[in-house]
Amino acid sequence: MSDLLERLRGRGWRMTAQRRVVAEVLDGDHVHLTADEVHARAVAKLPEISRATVYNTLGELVSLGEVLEVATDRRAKRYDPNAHRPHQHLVCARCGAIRDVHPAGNPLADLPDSERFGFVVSAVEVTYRGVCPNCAGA
Amino acid sequence: MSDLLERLRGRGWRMTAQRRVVAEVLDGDHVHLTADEVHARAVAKLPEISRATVYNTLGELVSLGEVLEVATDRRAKRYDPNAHRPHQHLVCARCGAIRDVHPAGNPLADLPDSERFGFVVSAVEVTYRGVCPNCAGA
DNA sequence: ATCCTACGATGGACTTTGTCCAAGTCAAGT
DNA sequence: ACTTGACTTGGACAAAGTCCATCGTAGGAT
Repeated sequence: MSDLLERLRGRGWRMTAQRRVVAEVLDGDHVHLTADEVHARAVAKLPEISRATVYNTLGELVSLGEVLEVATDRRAKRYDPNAHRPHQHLVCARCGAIRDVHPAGNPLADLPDSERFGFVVSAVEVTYRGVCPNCAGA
Repeated sequence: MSDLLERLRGRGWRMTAQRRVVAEVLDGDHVHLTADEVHARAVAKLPEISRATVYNTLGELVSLGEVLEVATDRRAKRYDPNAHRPHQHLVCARCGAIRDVHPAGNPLADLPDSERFGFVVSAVEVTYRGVCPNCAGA
C-alpha cells in the first residue's frame, strides 16, 4: 500500500496522526485532489484536523519532492502523489477528470534555440485537453 | 497600430471609452498583463474606470477569441492579445518574464493512443520554464 | 439634433483559495 | 517520565475574482 508513508518515515519525517492521515489520503494512481478535498477526506478519518495543517503538510510534501503541485485550471491547486515518474496531464474539459500521461519524445527538444530568447530552459509542463469517454458518451 | 480595435469595430462591438482604453492597453507583442495591471494602466488613461468593467471587458475579449487567457503561475490570470497565431509560453522562474514561443512539431502528435484513455484530445498547452538572460547575468 | 432603450459601467458585497501568527500540544530522544 | 523543539490549531487576513442592483450612455430611430 502506502509506500509514500514508508518513504517519509525513512527520511526521518516526524510522524503525527495528522500527517499520516494526509499521506494516506494521497495514495493511488491518477489522484489529483485539491487541498480542500484532501481536508474533507482527512476530516473523515480524523475529525479534529485543521485546514492550516493540511495546507502545511501538503506544502512540506511538495518541498520534499514526494508530491507534485498541479495547476490544470485556474481554481485550486491539485496534489499529485505520483512524483516518482515524470509525466504530463490530460484533462477533461467537461467534468475535469485528470489522467497522468506519458507523451513520446522530449518536449524540451522541440523548442529551437532561436525561440529561447537567451533563456536557460530547464523544464516544461504540458496539459492536454479534451473530452473523456464518460462525457462524450452521454 | 491597434488592429485589435479595428477588428472589434468590424465585429460590431459596441464602443465605449472604457472598452477602447482596455483594448489600447492590450496592444503589442509579448504582452501578458494581469487584470489588475490592465486596470492600473487603464486608470492612467481614464481615471473613473472600475475594476468590474475591466474584468467584464477582458472576459468578453476572451469570449470573442481576440485575447487569450494565460495561466503561467497560480497567481492572477494573464491576458495575451496575440491570439491570431498559435503559440506557447516561456517563463522566467525568477522574475516571471514571459515570452511567446513557437515550438517545432505538433505536441498533440506526441501523445500515443495508448495514453489517451479514450479521450478525444483537442488541445495542448505547453509552458517552458527557465531563467532569462537578465536574471542569469547578475 | 434629439430622444429612446437596450446594453454597458459602477462599486460594493461576497466567495474562493490560500497565508500568517500566537498560543497550545505532542513525538521522540534522554 | 521529562524536556524541548517541532507540529497543530483556529481565526484573522489577503489576493483574485464574481455577482448584482442601479445608473449612464452609444447608437439607431425620428
